[in-house]
Amino acid sequence: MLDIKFIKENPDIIKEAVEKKNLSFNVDELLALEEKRREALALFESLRTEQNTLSDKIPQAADAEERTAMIEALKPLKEKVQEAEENVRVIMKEWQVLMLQVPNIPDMSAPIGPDESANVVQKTWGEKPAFDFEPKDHIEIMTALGMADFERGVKVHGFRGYFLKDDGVRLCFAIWNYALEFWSKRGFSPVMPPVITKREPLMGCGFIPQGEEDIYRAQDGSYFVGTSEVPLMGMYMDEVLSVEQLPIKMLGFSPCYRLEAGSYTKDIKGLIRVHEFYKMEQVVLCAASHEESVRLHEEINANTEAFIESFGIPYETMVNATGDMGLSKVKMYDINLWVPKEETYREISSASYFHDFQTRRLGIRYKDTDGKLRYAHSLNCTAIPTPRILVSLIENFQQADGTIRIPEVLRPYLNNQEYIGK
RNA sequence: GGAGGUGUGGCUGAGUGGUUGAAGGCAACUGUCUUGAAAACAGUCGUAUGGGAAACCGUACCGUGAGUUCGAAUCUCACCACCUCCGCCA
Repeated sequence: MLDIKFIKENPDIIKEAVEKKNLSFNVDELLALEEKRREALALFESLRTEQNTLSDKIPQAADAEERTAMIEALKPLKEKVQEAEENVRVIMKEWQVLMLQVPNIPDMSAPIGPDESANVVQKTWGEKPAFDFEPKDHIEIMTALGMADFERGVKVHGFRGYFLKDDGVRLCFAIWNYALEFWSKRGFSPVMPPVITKREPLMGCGFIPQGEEDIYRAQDGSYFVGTSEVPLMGMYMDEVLSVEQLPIKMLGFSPCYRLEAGSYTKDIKGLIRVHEFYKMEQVVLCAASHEESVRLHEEINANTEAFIESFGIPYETMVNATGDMGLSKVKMYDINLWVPKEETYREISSASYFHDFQTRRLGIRYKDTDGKLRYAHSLNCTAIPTPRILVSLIENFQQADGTIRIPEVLRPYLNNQEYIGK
């Protein structure tokens, strides 16, 4: 959500953002409604003032008769006040619906384009493995090594189900333990949040109302969130932080649930696109400064790049086009890992900053050094998603004999084994 | 699951339906005093929004939402959260 004052003063900037993000939102409609809202509010307030003034005089009535007369005289006004109040309420509802659709302003440095085809490669790293044999995909390798069971996964869960087993599980734990240390050293405090949440945190982060169809929901109306970003941001909802606390750097670790509605024909096999997975996520709250947001955005993205580099997996970092970054983001990077069998890069991480778009919806403020209350800025970036990371890791490090070479940094977490499957 | 209770400002804690946006205390801030500090004393001290150059004025907010009333922190209903006891479970 943006500040209505900013929207009123800069309608052209919003219109430009709508266009850049390839959305259909009518800014003029909102501005007209805002005008209506202000008029309705002014009417209600003046009627209320009149009512309050007259009402306050009643206790000073000389006798019971005068008192009754005064009350009777106020009854028609009461109805007018109620009518005006109801009118404000109706307009406010409409107003809020529109306000939730106003996009955040993309940064100047974001490439302009309607969708992901306009994303720009910013960096490529690593050497793609040259195999002297026909490389297999992760499904074949993991199944052969007993690391995963996809057929039984589908039997139990249905479409996109999977079991991780034995070395598949051990490898995940090794990655988690390594990641926990890696990010702890970088000043992130690990958090395991509730992933079943109320509506508000999802609304605050911008997953609702847009994107509601992709979220699992329980009988009691609560939601199973798709990322720990949601509860971690919700953690400080409606709070006033002190400036000394900032920046708050958290490493969320949680299961993630995604309905993947509308992507039935995409990535139907393996661990790329699943309904439930685990993810470590960097979430940051910082002071309300663009420079600070930019600095931290580079930092959290560089963290994930460094983490991947320590494995030695080739990757590319993309700057996402304005049309591919959704309503709420100012700028977004994706990190894609090399998948040899497919001869393409697959997304593994996404780093975004939001300015105060999320914190305004969530009511996360802090008292600045000048004593003023300001909405904090928020950012997030995937640290490591499991089991998706296994796809690239296993396929890049597969050996001719069907075993997997373990990256050196992970070996201390796997009894110093060099290979899986030997 | 059953029974009862509570929810007021940064914290604590009053609040018979009528100048209560809310006493008192703590904390914080400013000043006096002091070489400096502490103590003492005096003053300031919620948020949002509309109007105004400003002083200031209006409106809303006492867990959330609706209702009763001329008027609601105070009464009614629903929801949310917390506490106590009983039962059940890990």
